[in-house]
Amino acid sequence: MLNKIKKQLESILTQAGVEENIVFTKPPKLEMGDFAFACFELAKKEGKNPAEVAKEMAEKMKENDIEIVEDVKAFGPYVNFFLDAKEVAKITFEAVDENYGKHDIGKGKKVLVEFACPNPFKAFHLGHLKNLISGESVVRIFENAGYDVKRVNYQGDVGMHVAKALWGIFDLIKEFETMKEKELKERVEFLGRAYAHGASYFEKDEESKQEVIAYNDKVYEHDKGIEDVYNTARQWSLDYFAEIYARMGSSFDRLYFESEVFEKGVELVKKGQEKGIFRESEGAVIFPGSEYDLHDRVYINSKGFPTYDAKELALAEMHFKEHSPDKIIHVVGKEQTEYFKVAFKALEQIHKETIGKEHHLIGGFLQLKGDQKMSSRSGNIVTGDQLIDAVKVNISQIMEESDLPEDVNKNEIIEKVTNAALKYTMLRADVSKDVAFDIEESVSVSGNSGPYLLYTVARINSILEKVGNVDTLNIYPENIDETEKALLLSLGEYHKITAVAVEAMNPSVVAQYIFDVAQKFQSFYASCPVLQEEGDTKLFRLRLITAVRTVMVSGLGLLGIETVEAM
RNA sequence: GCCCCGAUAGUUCAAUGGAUAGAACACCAGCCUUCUAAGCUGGCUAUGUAGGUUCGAUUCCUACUCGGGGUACCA
Repeated sequence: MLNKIKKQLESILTQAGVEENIVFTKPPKLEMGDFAFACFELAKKEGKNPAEVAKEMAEKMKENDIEIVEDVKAFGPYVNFFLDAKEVAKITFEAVDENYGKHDIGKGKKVLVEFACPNPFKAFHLGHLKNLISGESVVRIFENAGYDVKRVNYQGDVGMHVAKALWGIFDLIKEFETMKEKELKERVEFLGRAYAHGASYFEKDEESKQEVIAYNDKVYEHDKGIEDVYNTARQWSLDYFAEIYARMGSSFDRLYFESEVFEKGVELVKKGQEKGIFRESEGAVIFPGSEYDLHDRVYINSKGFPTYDAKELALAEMHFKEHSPDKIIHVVGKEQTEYFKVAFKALEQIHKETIGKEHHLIGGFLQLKGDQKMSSRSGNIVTGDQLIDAVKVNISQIMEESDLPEDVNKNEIIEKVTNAALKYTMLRADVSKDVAFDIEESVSVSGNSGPYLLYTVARINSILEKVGNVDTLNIYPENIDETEKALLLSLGEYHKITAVAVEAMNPSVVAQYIFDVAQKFQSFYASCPVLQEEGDTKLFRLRLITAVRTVMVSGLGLLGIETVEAM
């Protein structure tokens, strides 16, 4: 609800004697008015029946002289306001400019958003894809609110998974050599196979297991014998990740690697051990999380190598040293929830200044439905890039029938629609909840989907392109349609929505809102012709749909979704 | 075992403790000589179980059932 409208409604209530806690809600049905005020608290204070209070209030407010309010009616315990569509239009159009929806809540504050975080030598799996998409949107939502945002990515290029992959590569070393001539895609596929090979022998064969562990030691010790293979394979992975980031429209300001923090991690834990923060236990060094109502975790293993936990401490230190952030948001899967609680607690013990600044934004799992799901045990994982390709195939099939202007680049449109389908599916649900992804449904011809949103914008584009530049300022027709008023009122919510999204760190708030606007536009489109109209009505509608486009393009932008001219 | 999270139409998602629990997909019935039918209009179907707090509970509390995750040298 726009501030200007809110102020006017508030003034009516104040005149009627309401002093505090003025909150407006939306009535469930169109015919029940545009905004509602609940009388529960007021009734409680006066010791009366809420419905009676609402009735009295409505009577009292009937005689208001405020232009925007056409009527006031009581419905049960609610006082409902009916607004004048023309006044709503004036205020809304005035509000919707290129800065509409932007905030300066975060002015002067710096935020680090850590996302994607795939592990070199391993596949970019579905969870990484979801976190990449969520993280990108969180970044944009914070930037939109005035924060100085740094995008960071933390990647595990040392550790047991690397050792397993190395074991696999050396076991298949001849094939590895031939791979050097092949396409990136094939090289990465090979790495995936090598990892699966190593991981499976690690499980089933004791001798191989010891060899894997030896590789782990070699990585930590910068052993010359593995250096070339390690560096080559690592780079293949990074090139492959970079390709995915570019394709999904993401980029990073800083890539962090476990290899650059592990030594410092050991140092920090040892220093902390002297202060009694960490302690020796069964040959390892642990942080006694159980003393903080959490669980104990190993920070340095009995071989003297740091675990993921110890590296996190050094990483945090680098984050603060390099960026002095006010807030760090780790967009990471929910399986690490308990881990992060302990990690932040341990970090607080050695760096008090980090208290309250570290956040784990829990990412729900991405699950493919039914038989699309494949077992990770068999090595038959659906990877992130495979999923993108699968969706693209579906979109291409649908696009085959569309008549596009000759001058457009069809492949570019297909890529954008594919992106929209994927991103919207992952962002429309609460970021922390699991998302069941259906390749078919996500690109369905109808419904709550990314393509539907792009289609809505394409329809607006098509109309506006036909009329060219027209001056539509300050023109209001005598009659404003119900669907037009509903659209106007929806547009008025955007400013609030973008603020709520930052507060909640949740892109789904924006996604759901954009869908609501699109739906209202489609209703309007079906009942209100624009180009066939004449005079004030036509000009008014042109201005209305221009405003709809502004808000939709902006909102989709916050989701990391680009629009298309036509589709 | 212990800890954390979740459970809403056949399916995928909504709902600051408040009005008749909203959408979308699927299914059924309509709508293109008119701005892109990837659309619109209407219909059908839901709060895991048992208690409690409250004027009022999908929402808060307790127990249970089911599912997911974590739980010492993986990340």
